[in-house]
Amino acid sequence: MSLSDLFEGDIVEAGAQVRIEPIQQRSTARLSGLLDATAIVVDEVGFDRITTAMVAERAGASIGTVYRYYPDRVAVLHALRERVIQRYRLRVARDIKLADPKTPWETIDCAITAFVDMYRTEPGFRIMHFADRERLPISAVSPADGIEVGFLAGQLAVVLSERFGLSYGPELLFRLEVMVEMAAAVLSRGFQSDVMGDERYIAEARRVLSVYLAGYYGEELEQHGTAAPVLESAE
Amino acid sequence: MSLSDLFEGDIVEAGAQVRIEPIQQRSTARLSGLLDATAIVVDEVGFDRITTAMVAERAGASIGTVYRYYPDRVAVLHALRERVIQRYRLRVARDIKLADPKTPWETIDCAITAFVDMYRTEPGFRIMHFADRERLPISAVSPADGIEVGFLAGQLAVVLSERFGLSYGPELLFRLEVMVEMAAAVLSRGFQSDVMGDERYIAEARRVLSVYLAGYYGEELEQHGTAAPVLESAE
DNA sequence: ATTTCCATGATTGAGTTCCGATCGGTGACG
DNA sequence: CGTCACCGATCGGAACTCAATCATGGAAAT
Repeated sequence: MSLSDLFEGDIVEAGAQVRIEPIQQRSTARLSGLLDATAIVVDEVGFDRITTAMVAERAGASIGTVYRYYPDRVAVLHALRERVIQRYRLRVARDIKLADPKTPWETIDCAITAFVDMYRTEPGFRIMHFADRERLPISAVSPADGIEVGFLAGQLAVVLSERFGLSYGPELLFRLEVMVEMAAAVLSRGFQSDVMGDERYIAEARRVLSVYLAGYYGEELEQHGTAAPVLESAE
Repeated sequence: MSLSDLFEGDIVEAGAQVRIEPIQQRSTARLSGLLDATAIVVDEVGFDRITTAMVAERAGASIGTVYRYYPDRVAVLHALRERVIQRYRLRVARDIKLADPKTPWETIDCAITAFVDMYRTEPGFRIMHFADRERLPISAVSPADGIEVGFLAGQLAVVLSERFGLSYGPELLFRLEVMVEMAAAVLSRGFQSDVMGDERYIAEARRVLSVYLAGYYGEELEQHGTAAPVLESAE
């Protein structure tokens, strides 16, 4: 499994729940237009006040068009969530390629920076934290012990094992899963008290993840020179 | 501000949004019955598929009764969320009284254990993690620097400062806020892959919080003998 | 190469169903 | 017996459908 396999597979914008795969050109534009509208409306009126009529109007489409592509109101939100995740993954992949991190920590730091940046710029990004996750399709099930691996964790696991030789396996996946959860929670908390993102929470998320990472992989990577900041009694 | 003030204040079951304060006895039973029904329905059909009709039927009440107490569908869910939080707080207060923790870590550990236990036994407890938090009334605003303090963090801050002399202030509140977010995220993740709670995530939540706590308050409390487990390369 | 043509995909929006929310009437409490 | 609690038919509006209409892009004709 290579990096390009992971990131360049299924670039398809459509969420898991599209009723009809778009065939003509214009319809894929419609589809993304619908999600663009959904994202804006979500930011405006919130997660549970959104109506299909609002989405349709914003997208310059009719109600019927919404239902051509999505079975119901909730499916639209799930599709938005998946697109946002997909975009985040692509962004992380790009950033890693550009930054060319020299340590696992720098890699994770890329992911954090991208998360913060998208929270600030990508409409509807909030949905990542607030949406109900229970119906998400399980992307992969680790055969060994049954840990369900999320997209992000699986992606980062590949990068970390390929670039830094961390052994790919359930432990790595599990730890990345934990890191993803922690970072998402603390960062989202930071954006709850401040729409531009409270820097204290962002800094703390970085600190927590770097310590976590160092705790598991700090010593064995000493030759690479881990640049992970030390947990200090700040302030 | 004493412990009893914090925990025994506002035992009122009603959420913030009740239309009419119940006066007769039976109506308070109705109110909690409605929330009981809501909790069960939330567990059954999920957060965004719930309807007021379902709630009414489950509670053995009519639609009108639901709207007598709550202005709209969303308010019912918020009320459930607040009741769940309230019950959790009381549970933590009780457990701390019973366990009589000797260290900050033992105190936090109480809170984690209570969280896990309530996830297993309290219907609708999932809502703590999944519900949209953006419309929650801000319980308190730290005057110094504007950190909004959640119920749980504020409560634990009082306990830790009263029992162990940690200095009560924005730093402590902030760090507890971070801990609450991290624990809730990782634990909820554990209940996502396993309805009874995946023990690996639970253990990891404990480990992460104990390390976090030790990082800030480990040394200065050596005389109490912190029992916080060390972050080990487990497995 | 250009135009015509048309099968099929895409869109529409009035119409249907269902759910959120109301309110006047009835029953129960104290 | 006044007031509080409850009910459920009813209304308004949002979710969702479907038959009719429009647009597309490729094939056939020239």
